[in-house]
Amino acid sequence: MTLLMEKNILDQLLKETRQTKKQTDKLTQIDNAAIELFSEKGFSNTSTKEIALKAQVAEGTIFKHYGTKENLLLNILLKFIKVLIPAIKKDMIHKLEKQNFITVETFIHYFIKDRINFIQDNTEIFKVFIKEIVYNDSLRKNLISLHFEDVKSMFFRYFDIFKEKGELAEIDNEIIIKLLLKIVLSEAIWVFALSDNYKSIDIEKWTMELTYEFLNGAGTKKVGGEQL
Amino acid sequence: MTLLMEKNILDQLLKETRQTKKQTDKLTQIDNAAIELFSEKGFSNTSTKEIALKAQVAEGTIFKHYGTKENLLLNILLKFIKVLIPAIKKDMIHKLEKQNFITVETFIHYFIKDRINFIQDNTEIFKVFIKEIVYNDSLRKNLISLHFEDVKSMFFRYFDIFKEKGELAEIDNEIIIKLLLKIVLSEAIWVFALSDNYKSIDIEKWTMELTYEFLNGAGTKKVGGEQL
DNA sequence: ATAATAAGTGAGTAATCACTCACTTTACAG
DNA sequence: CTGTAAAGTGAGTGATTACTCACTTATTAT
Repeated sequence: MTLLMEKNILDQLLKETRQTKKQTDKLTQIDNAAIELFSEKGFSNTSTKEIALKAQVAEGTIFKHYGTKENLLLNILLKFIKVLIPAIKKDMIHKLEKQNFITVETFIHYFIKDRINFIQDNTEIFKVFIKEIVYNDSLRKNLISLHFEDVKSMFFRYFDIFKEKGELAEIDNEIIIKLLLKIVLSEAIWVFALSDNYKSIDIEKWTMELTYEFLNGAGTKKVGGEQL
Repeated sequence: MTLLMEKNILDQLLKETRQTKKQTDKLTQIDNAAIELFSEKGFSNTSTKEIALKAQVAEGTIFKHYGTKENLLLNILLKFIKVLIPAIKKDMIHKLEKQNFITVETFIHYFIKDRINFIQDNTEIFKVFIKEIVYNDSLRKNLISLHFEDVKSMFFRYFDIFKEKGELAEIDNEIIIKLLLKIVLSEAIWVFALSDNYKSIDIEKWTMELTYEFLNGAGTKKVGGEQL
């Protein structure tokens, strides 16, 4: 129940899932049922019996495939990360190479909108991700900053460019990316993982608001980034 | 296991705890043990047997006092809220009446520093609060925005003043307070509830950074709040 | 068509869970 | 000192848990 996964095991699992392991009908049924139940009641409050019932599958089938309940959760979360990370990287490279004339505003606007759309398309699994990453300390330690490092360095390349162009304040890149994550992620978490009304949302307007917040804050007077 | 508390029950509990109900030694032992275990492993992954063991108390004693395990959690969280909310209110009134000449920067700086100190003094219970508020949907619905409404309106009074003085952008108050919460809370959650290294922190420096972020964002050029 | 492997089943199991209750100990008012 | 109520105890309980295993069914290679 406590900690059971280590970095190598995690990486191994990632590689395993990477190859197009044939996804049986029953397997996807299990996955979907688990995601739905985990997102509603959380991993700890969901029994394998419930999952089997909802998936219209024998309880044994779950264990035939995943061995343990914890492993089922891991597989679900890894599938999420496995899709998310490359998507971000690809977008970044694409933007970086094709549009050197891009402004901070366009860049941030694009990034925010893109990620919000992704989360909206994967609301349930995002919910599971957030809940369990907060709840399970060892899970968080193993998942966070495992595959995000190179994404971070890509952001830093952008930030440096924008700083040269005088569009970004001369603040430590670590602080800048943290600010971006704080503004976008916490909003996304609140709306998609903790509220119920994520249907009626004007994403374009929302993106503009968040972009503005990130670049300007709530104050009025501003000369440069000389304060820090 | 699912939902068991309603608004009235919650309010009732709050009133009960409000009066100085004599806190037996055993009771505080139970509370402390529960807070420690809940913050480590989460409510769902902690058994009453473990709590009793750590508190050096018979398991029956827990149920004599709290009736159910869920009620124990509620009492712990309510004690936290019960202290937090009045503290904020008092500070706000105090500042508002004594220093009308205050600037946004001073105000925000003061607020952030004050809340960070409070959270630092109550790290473990804050951790429980965050974990369970994210994990348990019905708990969140009942606790959030139950007693925060008047605090919010107090903030709005300040915001209006600062807008008049031209120190705050002409943005919707809802957006401003959300930005403040996003920047401060998500940072606090990350550092105090999800990381382990909250000991070696220069609070003054940290407060200044967060204040700057809130007021200026990460961009450079800025004329007014005309964008929104 | 057949053998071999994989997928799927569900009754069964030991462990653990939150909670109860008959009982003992403590606190304290008169 | 005595009687009464509250605080505290811990063995016991039925329900639920994740997981197993002997078995059947489906798939695939030859």
